[in-house]
Amino acid sequence: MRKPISNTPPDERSTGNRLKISSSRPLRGDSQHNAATHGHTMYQGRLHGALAHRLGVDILRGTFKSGEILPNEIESSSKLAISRSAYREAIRILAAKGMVESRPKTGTRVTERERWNLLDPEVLGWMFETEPSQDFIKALFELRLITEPAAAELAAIRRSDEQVEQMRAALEIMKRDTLQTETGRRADLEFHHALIQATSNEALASLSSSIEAAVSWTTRYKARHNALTRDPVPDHERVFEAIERRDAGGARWCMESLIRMAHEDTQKTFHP
Amino acid sequence: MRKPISNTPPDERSTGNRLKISSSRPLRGDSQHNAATHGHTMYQGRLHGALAHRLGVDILRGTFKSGEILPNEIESSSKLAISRSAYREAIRILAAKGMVESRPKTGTRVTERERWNLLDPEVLGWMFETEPSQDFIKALFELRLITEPAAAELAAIRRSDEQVEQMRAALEIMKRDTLQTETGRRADLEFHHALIQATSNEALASLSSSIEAAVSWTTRYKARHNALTRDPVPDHERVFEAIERRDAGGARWCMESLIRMAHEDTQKTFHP
DNA sequence: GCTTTTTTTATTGTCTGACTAATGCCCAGG
DNA sequence: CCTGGGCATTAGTCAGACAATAAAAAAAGC
Repeated sequence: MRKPISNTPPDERSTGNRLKISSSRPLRGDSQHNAATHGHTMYQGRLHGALAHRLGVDILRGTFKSGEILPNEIESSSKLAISRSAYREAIRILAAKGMVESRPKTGTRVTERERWNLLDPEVLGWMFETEPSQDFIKALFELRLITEPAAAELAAIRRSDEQVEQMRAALEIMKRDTLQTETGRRADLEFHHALIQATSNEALASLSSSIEAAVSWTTRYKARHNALTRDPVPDHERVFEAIERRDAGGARWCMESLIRMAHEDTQKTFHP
Repeated sequence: MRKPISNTPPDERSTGNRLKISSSRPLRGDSQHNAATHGHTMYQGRLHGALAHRLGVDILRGTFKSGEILPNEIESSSKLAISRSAYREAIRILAAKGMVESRPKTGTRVTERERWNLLDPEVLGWMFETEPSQDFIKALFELRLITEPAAAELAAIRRSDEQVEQMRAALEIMKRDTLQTETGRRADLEFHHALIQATSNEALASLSSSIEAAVSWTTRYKARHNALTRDPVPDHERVFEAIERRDAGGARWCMESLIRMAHEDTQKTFHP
């Protein structure tokens, strides 16, 4: 059993600053009735990771605004009932993603949004935890519309036969299971992963895999809330066939249309 | 003065594992003669940041290979003569960038290269610390060739008058100071920054600013080692003029040619 | 002999409380 | 008005302990 931690110090008056963490669910799962709390997935893992997650979401959501200074380490960690070490490690994670900046005397301040690594896979994941702004979704799909058709084009030119087979297999599973199921969504990711590998460009791959992963969150969301989306398989099939016959222009065009469709569906879901 | 830290424990035999950190320069600057060690810029800053930097470079360089397990925290930190906390914070930074993964009992292992956030600005910076592979440079410029012309196109359509003025001012400074000087390079970055802002797409902006920053390292490198590069100002001017007259197609085309030129120069510098 | 369960053990994870160092701010002196 | 030196505040580093986790090894069951 864990040693009982030093309780909240008696001098509640110290500063009037209330710690404004959004979710008041405890970081650690030591409450007795730990049944899954409805929709929200309880973060399972290390303490520093859980806290980074929570703070990250709060920053993205605007609960902590850019330029704002977080309460100091002692106060924050004791209010959260965790050690300074765990708190600091969480802050290091956020800092590594460009979201906060710490200096002695000044404290830890939230940086300007411009400096956040919005395309970091984890940040992107946090972004879709709460419904992201329509502007951001638009920006993201605009970026996909720039990179993915180009990627499809490169894939059509550089693909290996093995990669074609991987894509074919993934597509087969998608056809059978649809995106309503977990295996179907995994197959979707595998399809795109094989495509990305076929570009032989690891910078492009790094970018695409971040975005794909984030977008797949929206897919899961769509599957839950809106059964009326188009069947994505035909679109994928057209892309696949173009790549199989090494038709660069066709692959580009089909991918472009695939993304436009996905964007439409996503918009309908988030902002009907 | 800092308290003298516990020296290397006498039992040197403990495990045969030698800690293979590339640069044997000490992490902290407490050696008496702290004169700038020739080319390499001594990392100035927090201990955890310095260590993350060093380990990051070592991983990218291949000194630690994917799948390899780092020596445990106790051993590592004591060999480096730093505390476990500082060491752990460094590891958290690397983990946040997807480069390592820690689990109890197993230890901390370097993840597969596919999972590294290669487009993280810091990682990109570490990448250019040692001469990156020609493949990677090719990939990076290929990505630029996909995104930046599209960005220029969007900028031409969406730019505000104020942004045009910012670009004009930056260009003026570039014309006067060239990329040989620090102010000239800063102006170059400002030019691209204003352009990116003009796209009104924060996802694209996040990507571009990472890449721009990395590429500007190569610019500095080029300025030092190879005076024979083309004058970049005319290229920039053409892009600017196209954006000023809201000529989307022209902006795209001029940006494309600008990047091709930059790529040629870079290749000549790194792999003559 | 093979599978399943329990125990061991190595390693990261967390906690505590102290000290160090950087740096913004105020105030005295020019 | 500016300037430089203390002072106070905060992150940074340190040390050593114990807890939790998961892999590996041992024991139990079939």
